[in-house]
Amino acid sequence: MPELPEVETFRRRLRPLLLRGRIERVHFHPKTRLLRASRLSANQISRQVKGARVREMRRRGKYLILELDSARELVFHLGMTGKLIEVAPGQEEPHTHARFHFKKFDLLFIDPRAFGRIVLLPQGKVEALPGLAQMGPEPLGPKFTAAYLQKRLHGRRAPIKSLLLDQRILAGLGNIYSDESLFRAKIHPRRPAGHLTPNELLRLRRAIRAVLQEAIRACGTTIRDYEWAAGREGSFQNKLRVYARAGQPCRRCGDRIARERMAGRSTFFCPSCQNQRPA
DNA sequence: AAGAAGTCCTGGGCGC
DNA sequence: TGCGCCCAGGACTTCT
Repeated sequence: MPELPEVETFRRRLRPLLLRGRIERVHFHPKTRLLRASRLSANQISRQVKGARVREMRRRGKYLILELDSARELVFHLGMTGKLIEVAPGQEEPHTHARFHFKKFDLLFIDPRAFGRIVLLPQGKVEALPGLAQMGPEPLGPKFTAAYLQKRLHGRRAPIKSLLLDQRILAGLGNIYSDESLFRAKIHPRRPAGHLTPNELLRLRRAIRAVLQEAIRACGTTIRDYEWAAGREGSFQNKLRVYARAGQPCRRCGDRIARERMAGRSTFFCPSCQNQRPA
């Protein structure tokens, strides 16, 4: 489940390899569903990408964007189990949906559950893509302030956990880092978002940024599928305070970590440290 | 309008 | 040992 730290780790890994490289050709698996959000067919994309050089690789929320010198941009979303891995030319891997042939290696989009997406757009049209168009600010950027949170959460009665997962409010958080951030901010995930106090909003912003920065330093969280290069796992799973720790003792107070369903997702929290009332 | 619920997808873990 | 069942969840659609 690549969230911001995992996607950023892919970017940092791949950018030096891809920059100024030439995509000699592209091959999509005939049955891939990853192009479902694309208006272009596999053949059209292959023709338009062939021969282009990579000018830049950037990240927005959970999206990766390859800027090509042919005035086009290749947009990747990794979904739940997607990964971008470079392998020796021609090397086969299960669940490969797309293969980008570079001179010395192939870049594979591997995705067992096929929730990922690939879209090719003209330069400058990326920001109009549904999902990207309405996306909230980068949590590590300057626009993400407590005042911004206050404004966006005002009047909202949904649990804060649900709204942290909403990419229109904040870009890049998923289930793991939402739960970890709420724990560090000592906020109960079911608290109505609009009822958070100014002090809590300050703590939440601080916690989100700290958790994401730490997770990026750890190259992300490997629970099952995620690897940022062949055989290379993240290490943030060793630092998780609540996620996937139901029934285990809270590292801070020793109480048992609880698990409840919220917004259709498993939500982990410490019933003692994360109070239902403002604090 | 906001919020909840349904949908897609497949491998892994579990109970029997 | 093997089968069926449930679960994981990001983003989109549909409903109330």
